[in-house]
Amino acid sequence: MADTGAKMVEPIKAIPEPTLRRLPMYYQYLKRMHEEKKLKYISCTQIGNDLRVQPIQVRKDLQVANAVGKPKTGYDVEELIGIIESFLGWNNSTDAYLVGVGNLGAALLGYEGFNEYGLNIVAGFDTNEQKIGKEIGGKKVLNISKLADMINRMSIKIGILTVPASVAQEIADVMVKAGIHAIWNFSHVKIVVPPDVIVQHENLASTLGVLSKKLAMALKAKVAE
Amino acid sequence: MADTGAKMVEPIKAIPEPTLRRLPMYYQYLKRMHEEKKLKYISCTQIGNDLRVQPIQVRKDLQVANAVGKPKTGYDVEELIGIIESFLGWNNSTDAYLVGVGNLGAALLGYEGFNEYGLNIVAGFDTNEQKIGKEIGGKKVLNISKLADMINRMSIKIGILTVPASVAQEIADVMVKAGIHAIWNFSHVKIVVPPDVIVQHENLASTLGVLSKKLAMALKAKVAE
DNA sequence: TAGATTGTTAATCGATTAACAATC
DNA sequence: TAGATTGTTAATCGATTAACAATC
Repeated sequence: MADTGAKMVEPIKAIPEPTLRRLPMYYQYLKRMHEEKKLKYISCTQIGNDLRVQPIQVRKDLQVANAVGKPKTGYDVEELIGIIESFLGWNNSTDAYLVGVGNLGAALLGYEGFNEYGLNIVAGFDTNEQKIGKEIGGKKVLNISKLADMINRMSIKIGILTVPASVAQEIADVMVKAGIHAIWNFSHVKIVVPPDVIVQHENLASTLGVLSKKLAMALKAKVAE
Repeated sequence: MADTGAKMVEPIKAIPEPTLRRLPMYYQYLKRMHEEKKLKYISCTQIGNDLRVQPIQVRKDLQVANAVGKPKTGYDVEELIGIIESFLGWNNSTDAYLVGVGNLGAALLGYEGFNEYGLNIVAGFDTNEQKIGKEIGGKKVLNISKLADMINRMSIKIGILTVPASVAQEIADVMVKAGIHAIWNFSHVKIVVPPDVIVQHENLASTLGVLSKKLAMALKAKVAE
């Protein structure tokens, strides 16, 4: 097709979610290889071997992220890091509020590593008077009554939900009404939101389910021996 | 085939991992429905509607877990809970040690909810003298030098790895050598273990990758409007 | 009985893997 | 150049969904 000079609209090809879940793994790995080994180029074979992923799958995934490699030499590590970073939108950080400063909430609030993934948790919110006003990892814990107003005023994009199941929907509703764009839901209930709000559900019990079943089968097999 | 009277060995049909990841969701949901609504029977349609899963998929998943329903009435909620529980091996709890009592490690150690999923974290281990001897949620934090001996002596089945990437493999090696059966790996590196040891990798960055990309695309679409 | 729901078999869809061409 | 590695197109595999039969 001849270039008509008109601005081409990128065809919106769906990005496979498994790919989206693997890219962060590559990213973490590449950063380590870059910092520790000062590696300049890397091949899909090596990435695949180290991360136990089929090399061809690595190549496909990187292709999705718009990476371009050189035959015979592989991919430029530094460039690749940058490409994944900008593909996932991790090159500039997004502000988030966390609601529910319990065990898990406090851990996430205090975790410094999220900055690496473009996530900046600005503050925590809770109902517990004991916690309000305190700081965790330099992040203030505020009264939940201020949540809606502050999401709105600070144009917060991401809400992290670490509250008990019983109030998850209620808090989600407040977030949505205040204009949040995405919710990272650590509660054990499926929350209902309008279609334009992104919800990503994180449930440790799911992984634990896989682990438990595999373990149960392995132990059973051992007994049967 | 006629029943020969010989003990039938169940055919080892592979269980789809997506199913294994959804079963805990159903489990959590059913328990809520049972406790709060005192519901006696439930249909796949209702489960599917509430959890945003195709009803037919719910039925398939429950079938994998060996659940049997009654046409027209659905599944007996209490029975179903029990079936999923025993299918995942959550009816009797498995002891686990947690290594690395940082932010996340401490949160997991202090989290009471795991008992519901057949996981009993017995103790934590760390190298930090400040932490050793302390208790978190009633669980002792012990010196990591005792890890191998205690895994062995107490026949601990599951190791939870919440250590920095730099030492993850090293600790995993200790666990494996001491006879651990499964490792729940929260570190950011892929650890290498013998084929008979089960490893389940939990990486928040993966979910965050999906969330970030979806958010980036949504915001881009909004700007393009 | 009629109809809702489960159970089962078949069709579809999408992700992974394989095969091969292009290229440095 | 030869060969290793990327890039691309095709085949396979497995999970999801659809269609329909069975049953309470």
